[in-house]
Amino acid sequence: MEAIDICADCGVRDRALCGSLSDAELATLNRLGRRRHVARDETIAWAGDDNIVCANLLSGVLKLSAAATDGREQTVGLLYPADFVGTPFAEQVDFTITALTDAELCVFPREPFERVLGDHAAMERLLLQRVLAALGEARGRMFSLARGSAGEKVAGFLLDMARRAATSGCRATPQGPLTFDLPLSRGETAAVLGLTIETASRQIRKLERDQIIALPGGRAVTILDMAALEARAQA
Amino acid sequence: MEAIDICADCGVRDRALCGSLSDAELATLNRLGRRRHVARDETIAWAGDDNIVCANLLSGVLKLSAAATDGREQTVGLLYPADFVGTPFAEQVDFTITALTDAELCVFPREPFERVLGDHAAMERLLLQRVLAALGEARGRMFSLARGSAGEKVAGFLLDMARRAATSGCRATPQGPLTFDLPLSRGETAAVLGLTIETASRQIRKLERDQIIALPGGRAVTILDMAALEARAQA
DNA sequence: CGGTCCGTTGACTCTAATCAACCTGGGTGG
DNA sequence: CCACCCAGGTTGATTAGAGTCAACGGACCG
Repeated sequence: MEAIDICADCGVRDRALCGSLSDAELATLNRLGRRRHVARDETIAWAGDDNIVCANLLSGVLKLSAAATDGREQTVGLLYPADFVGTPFAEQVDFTITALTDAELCVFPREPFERVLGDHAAMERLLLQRVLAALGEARGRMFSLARGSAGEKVAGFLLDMARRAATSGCRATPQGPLTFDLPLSRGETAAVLGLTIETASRQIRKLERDQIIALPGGRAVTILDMAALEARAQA
Repeated sequence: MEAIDICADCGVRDRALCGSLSDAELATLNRLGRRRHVARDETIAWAGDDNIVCANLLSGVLKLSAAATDGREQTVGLLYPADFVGTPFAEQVDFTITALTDAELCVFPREPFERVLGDHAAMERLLLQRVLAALGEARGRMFSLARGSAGEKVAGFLLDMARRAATSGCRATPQGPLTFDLPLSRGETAAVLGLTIETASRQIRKLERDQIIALPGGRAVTILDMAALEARAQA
């Protein structure tokens, strides 16, 4: 952890919540925040912990997960750069937050951050809009988890990841075959989709056999037939 | 639809968002709002519609649902009296809103309501807190939908409904056997839990056979063994 | 009295989970 | 340099649990 000298070097300054602040206002947050690096697989907060901090995610991918006592686990959300991390106003953390890749955070102590929120209506509104969007996304995923077949879940997941990759960091033209790296292992993918590793793997290989995607190696995925993939994703 | 003469006769005044407003401020909303009665099974808004209105729910139960083109449907949220209905700042309705019982709403045109929100930080904050709570609830349900067995889903659902009934309208002491009416049919229950009608029915009857609940008739449920029910709900 | 809706039950099917091997690539240590 | 090891991924065989299809019963309603 280190103090934030300056937000100027922040790669997500324009997309994160802080984008709503003037330079002067930013100074307030600046004094509050600390940069923190987290390693892959490191857990930032456990469900049930006291809710101490909020953060902006600067780089990397985080997951939110719920677990039962018997070991069953479900990923209930993924967080990407510029996303807001944490739950203001809650006394306890309700979902475990874990890094899926090395990640960098801009961390704020929760209660002081809540006070800053109160003083900056524009930022509070932006947060409200993001939480509303997250709620809509969570509800949409409820449909997929409850009613989707394994094939639909996997196809929809690859589409999501492709769309996200296309908006930054894609390796090819959006027109031709699109190649990108999944940030998740098979196991992590299965945890997101409510499947087992085996089922996730089988469905992915099936898409490959059907010439809808190619798997060039590592975690790379190439989408060969976007229309067919969309057809398999249905909802 | 009729103009709201006075909020004084509002049964949820203290629990709804408006609870954050002074009498004077309430007058602003008052001019904006209209009472609306909706009948059981009536749909207030369809997914994809222009997002015209928000509301407070005064009485009754609403559901939010997502549907696929092939007819599959999933209830992604339930709304109870004093809950806020709708999604500010969204251009389109993203989940169909339908009344599960006769219901009464206090309806506001969306954009004027958003302006009122901006002028009343306390109300905006209250909304933010509610949306955060709804997000947590949605994510928790994601776990249940994706990983829960039919038995766990049904047990958890009955516990939820019992808790809700206990906080108002229960028919017995919280100590002894607790009896309440489900506001939902088997089909609606199944739609919430991501099950079929038949599976929901079988699991409910199984709880009855196992002496954990009794079914006195109609939609009434009596919880005979709360501890056993909780054990079956697991997460 | 007939009809319809809701809930229940039974028989059967089918999808995805489970259990068990096995492969593969990358890293390590002899 | 090569043999080994190990995690992640894949594949196959089997099973369990919920879905599907079908029929039936009772309550309510006209």
